[in-house]
Amino acid sequence: MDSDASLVSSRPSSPEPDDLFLPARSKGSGGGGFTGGTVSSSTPSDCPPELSAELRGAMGSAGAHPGDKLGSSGFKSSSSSTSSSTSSAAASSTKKDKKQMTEPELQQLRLKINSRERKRMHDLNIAMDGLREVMPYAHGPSVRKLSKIATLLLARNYILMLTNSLEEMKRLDVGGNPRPLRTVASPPCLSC
DNA sequence: TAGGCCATCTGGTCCT
DNA sequence: AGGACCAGATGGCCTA
Repeated sequence: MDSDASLVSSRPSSPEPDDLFLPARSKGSGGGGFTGGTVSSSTPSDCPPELSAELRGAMGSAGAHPGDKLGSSGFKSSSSSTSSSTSSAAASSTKKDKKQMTEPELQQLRLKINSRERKRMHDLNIAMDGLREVMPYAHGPSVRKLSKIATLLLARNYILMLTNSLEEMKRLDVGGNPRPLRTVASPPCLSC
């Protein structure tokens, strides 16, 4: 899959983060501009804040998923009926064998699992945002945020660069006479 | 319109 | 047994 390089600066953003991670392989990157498109992690369904709430809601009314746009496609719809009493039943049903579970019970279980997975992915996105924050590239409202793959690649190259710098400093320091750090500034060879 | 990126769903597998 | 992790599939949004 193309990914790999294209990936890289999917369109970093403004300045030239490109240089930062255009390292070795980087073919040419897309370059480009973007607009506010933003890929905000929070999507429609957004149950992020309180998944529990969503979960509860889901549990409460099996089927009806407020924000689950995909819900419709994901689940064979069905839902429809599912009385409220299913909640408690579903709770305990999770311990049953799936084969023995009733339709609504299975639905409840599915909702629960989906919710967990969603939360997991949201947490992952939060971590990704945290990584973006410390990455050396222009952040800003008018700047499109780095894609996930670009963030990871940039992070990798950044770490490599810092590592090289550190080694360089150590090397120069070994001689005994400490030198001003500025002399160490090695060209960011993120490609290596 | 095609391609890229993303969120979500889902089933399987591994771990506690 | 239940939860975490993973990868494939699907569909939406956005940009060139």
